[in-house]
Amino acid sequence: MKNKKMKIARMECDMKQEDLAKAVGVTRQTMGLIEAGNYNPTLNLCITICKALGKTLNDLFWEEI
Amino acid sequence: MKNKKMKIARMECDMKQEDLAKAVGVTRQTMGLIEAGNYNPTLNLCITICKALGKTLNDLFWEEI
DNA sequence: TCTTTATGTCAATTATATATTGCATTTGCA
DNA sequence: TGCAAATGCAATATATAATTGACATAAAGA
Repeated sequence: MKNKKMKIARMECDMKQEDLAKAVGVTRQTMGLIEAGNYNPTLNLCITICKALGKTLNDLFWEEI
Repeated sequence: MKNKKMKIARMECDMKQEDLAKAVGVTRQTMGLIEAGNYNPTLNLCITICKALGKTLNDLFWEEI
């Protein structure tokens, strides 16, 4: 499933995928894959993304049943 | 840094590392490494662990600055 | 003591997250 | 319309998460 929350949070920060990728130290493709879903990033990467966007893990990566 | 929260949550459920490992479909060693820290699990594994222990991502894996 | 149970830890291997390159496609703006 | 920025997407290469097996250690009970 797509990660809409992350895309919205990124756009609220006026960042392109490339900007966020640079900010967290990965490639643009990796960011694209995460937003597109069916991808499984590592915890450290998730945390770094959250901090770059001013969100928490639950905000961006937790889905209630 | 050690993940004390996870160890405490696991013991509250009266599970050994091996029980939790079986419940989430990984090996005992993997669980031990995550609790010991200096390890970087994938997001899906973190989510599966949270659900097995009745916690959220923020409960177990989020540290406030 | 001696066992048993739970955990720590190491080495080698396998599976997969991420990098890199390149090109296609979409979207917004002139 | 058109261009250009932003994103999608595929193939291959590399780094590292996760497996497997084996042995060490610490604690509790007989």
